[in-house]
Amino acid sequence: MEYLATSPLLRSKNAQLIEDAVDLVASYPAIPITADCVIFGFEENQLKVLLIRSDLVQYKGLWSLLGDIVYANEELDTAAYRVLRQRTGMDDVFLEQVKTFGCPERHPGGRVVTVAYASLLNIQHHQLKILDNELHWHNIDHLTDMAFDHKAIVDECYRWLQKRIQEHPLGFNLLPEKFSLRELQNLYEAILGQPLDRRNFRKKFFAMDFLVDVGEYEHDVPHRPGKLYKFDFDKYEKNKRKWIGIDF
Amino acid sequence: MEYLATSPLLRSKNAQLIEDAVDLVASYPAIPITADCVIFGFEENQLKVLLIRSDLVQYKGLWSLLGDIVYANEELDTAAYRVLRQRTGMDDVFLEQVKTFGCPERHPGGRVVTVAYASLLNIQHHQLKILDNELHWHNIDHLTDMAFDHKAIVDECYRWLQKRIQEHPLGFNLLPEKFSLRELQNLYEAILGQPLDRRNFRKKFFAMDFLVDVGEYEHDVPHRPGKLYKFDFDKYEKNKRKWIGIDF
DNA sequence: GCAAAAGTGTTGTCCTTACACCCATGC
DNA sequence: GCATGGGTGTAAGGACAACACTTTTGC
Repeated sequence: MEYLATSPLLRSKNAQLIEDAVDLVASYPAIPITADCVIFGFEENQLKVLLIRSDLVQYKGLWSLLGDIVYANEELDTAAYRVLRQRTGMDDVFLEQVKTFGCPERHPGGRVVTVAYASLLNIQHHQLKILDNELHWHNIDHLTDMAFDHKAIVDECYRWLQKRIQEHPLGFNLLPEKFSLRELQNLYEAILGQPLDRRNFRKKFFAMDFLVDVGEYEHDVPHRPGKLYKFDFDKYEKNKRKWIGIDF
Repeated sequence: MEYLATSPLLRSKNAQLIEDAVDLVASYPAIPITADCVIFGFEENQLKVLLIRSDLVQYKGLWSLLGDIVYANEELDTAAYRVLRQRTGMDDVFLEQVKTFGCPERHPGGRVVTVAYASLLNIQHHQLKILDNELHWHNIDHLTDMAFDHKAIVDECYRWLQKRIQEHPLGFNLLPEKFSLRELQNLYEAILGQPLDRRNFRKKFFAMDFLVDVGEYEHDVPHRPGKLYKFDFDKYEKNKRKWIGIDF
């Protein structure tokens, strides 16, 4: 991490130690950093991502991710949570750093490096907070051209999500507190982009043993109503390690 | 990613579009960014990581990762490859972004955000280039206190490596061109930190079918010499998808 | 001939897959 | 009563884990 005034290869163990780290850091080229959130949601059996209209003339009409600059003394994670909170009103949501994008040409206004975070949130629980009508859920399969390199960022985060959901059952964050197994399966199918066998899916999740039967049933469905379940976080935490590698 | 002069919640679709993106970016707080490389190597049946003495007085005597500032118009990946090349003379080596570390207090000279990359390289092939005697291979299990937050970075990259090597057999990058199955198994055991069954290990790798028998044997070993193999990259590339999730 | 590691197969278990029928409800 | 999806079990195949003996070499 240390900046080397001369080529690193020319340094030796006799090189002078740097006394003033502050001067050193002040001499570094500095680059604006942003945090972008790829917020996944699930609605009408479709995986969606939350986007806003770009406010740059260059990208007029195009959609972009929710993001903001990282403040001078702000943790990266904190900046990402702040973006999430400002946009959705939520701060108790799962959020994970996925990748940093640093192409010098990715922003038309000059170099800006962005740290991409992915997040899953329940559309039903949060839709009331989203009043700004420039903010919309977009089907992940129908993303048109986006501002900046945001399409590439979404793609990367989508691949991350597909992998992640097979290692940890975090899909629950996208569902209402009580959900039917059909909803859960729809979610997995939407994320993985492939149909799954219903019986095997149910077997697998029951075997994981963190679904709690809440003793209620679906309402207003034009067929036999399914049982509703909720997620037992305690059981999940206890057995976590065992599911590294859930295949469908 | 767009910077919002006012709170995002107050923006509406009638908000003015930003005409001058350059002005906008110029108004952002800027932060120095470095690229740090966690370079893993394998020698004497031990997983090692390449470190250098810190050149900061504050960290006198402590070891730190190989890193350098990211230049104003340099790709992050390019900076990481440059660090690797400057330190080891290699530029044909596997390198992957792992995570970005942005704690405001991680550098004593002021805020510096670092993008951590992990890399695997063959100690035998590259040892000649390492002339600087402040550069040393350290056993991953015996890392003492390190400069900055570099211990945390190494830990994160180590976890990444353990996971990665079970998905893709990139351990070959750490071995000589021709290697015995025992060497390969030693490598996997060193990385995963656990013993593996020899017969099952061999079965698994033969089943993957990218080991080519080069028709040679080990020399100068005080026991029956093992066959030497090399890695068939073409076969690997063709069958890649099948090994997402190699368990030991 | 002894020490040390190479090399090799089988078996039981578990997990995954594929697959078909009855059930409860709304209309 | 019919359409719709809910709910269930089994059998076959494949992957994994456990495990012991013979072979080859250096000394």
